[in-house]
Amino acid sequence: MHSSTVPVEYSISDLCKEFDITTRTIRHYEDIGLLSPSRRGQSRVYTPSDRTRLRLILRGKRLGLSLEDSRQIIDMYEPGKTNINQLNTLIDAIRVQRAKLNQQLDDISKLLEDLNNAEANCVIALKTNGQN
Amino acid sequence: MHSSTVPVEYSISDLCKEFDITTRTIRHYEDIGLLSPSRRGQSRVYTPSDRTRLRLILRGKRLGLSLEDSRQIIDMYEPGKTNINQLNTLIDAIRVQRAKLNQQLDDISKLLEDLNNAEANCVIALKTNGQN
DNA sequence: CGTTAAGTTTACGTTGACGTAAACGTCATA
DNA sequence: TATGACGTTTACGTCAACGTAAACTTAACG
Repeated sequence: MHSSTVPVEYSISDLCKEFDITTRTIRHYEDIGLLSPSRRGQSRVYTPSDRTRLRLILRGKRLGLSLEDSRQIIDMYEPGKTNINQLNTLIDAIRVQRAKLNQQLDDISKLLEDLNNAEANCVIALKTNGQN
Repeated sequence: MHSSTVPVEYSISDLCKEFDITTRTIRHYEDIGLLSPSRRGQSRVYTPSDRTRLRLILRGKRLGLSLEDSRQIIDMYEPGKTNINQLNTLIDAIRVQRAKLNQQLDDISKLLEDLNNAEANCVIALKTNGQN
């Protein structure tokens, strides 16, 4: 039994520390509507769900997605109020994103291969060239 | 026997068409020293090696790398004139890049999983909600 | 009660990666 | 010879994604 508890809310600096970003970044995401925390007084209060959205945004960034791309993808997760017409275009969008990701997978595996070769060449050069 | 031949040089518009980019983009890469084509008269002439560098740059872009990141990685491939000291820092850099790529692999697989779920939900919503 | 820490808004600045427009050179072809 | 098609340089513009500074509030602490 561990006594650590999952927080039910976070301050802006909590999230900053956890994800190693600045308050400016988080507020910027709010400015463009990617986050909408509630307020206590005038201070922002973030729910675990807000935190999840932020995690998704940052994951998108690591993949080179724009914030608009991330917004699209995140919206895909909650098709609650979308009608049938929108559902079909949504499925299309999902497939487009999937194609991009598969391309990325391919690119990464090739790049990793290249890096392996590059490192091997370095090691060889080190051995033939002398001691450290 | 196919009679198609591998070109030994390319014009700027050859590369533009092949990779679906603008001349401005290619010249920009030259401005910042990522490409250094030779000249015939005042026109740029690109070798297959130049073309390969361009391919690597664009692959980096698809992965969300900055042009500076791509420059670093490309430089890793030709450690010809690097000394032992540089080789060690180069190996370190390679490992850093590899770590980032592995993170990306992880991110992508999770994102693909999410997209699968999202699509499944769409399909369900379509079935329960009526016909197209 | 002062001051420090953490929060806020407003607004201009910066950086990367090109876009876009102007003004010009050089061939080939009608 | 003129009219495209393709090439060039120079230089200002743009857009996303924040950085940075100023000026202010609020709560907690010594």
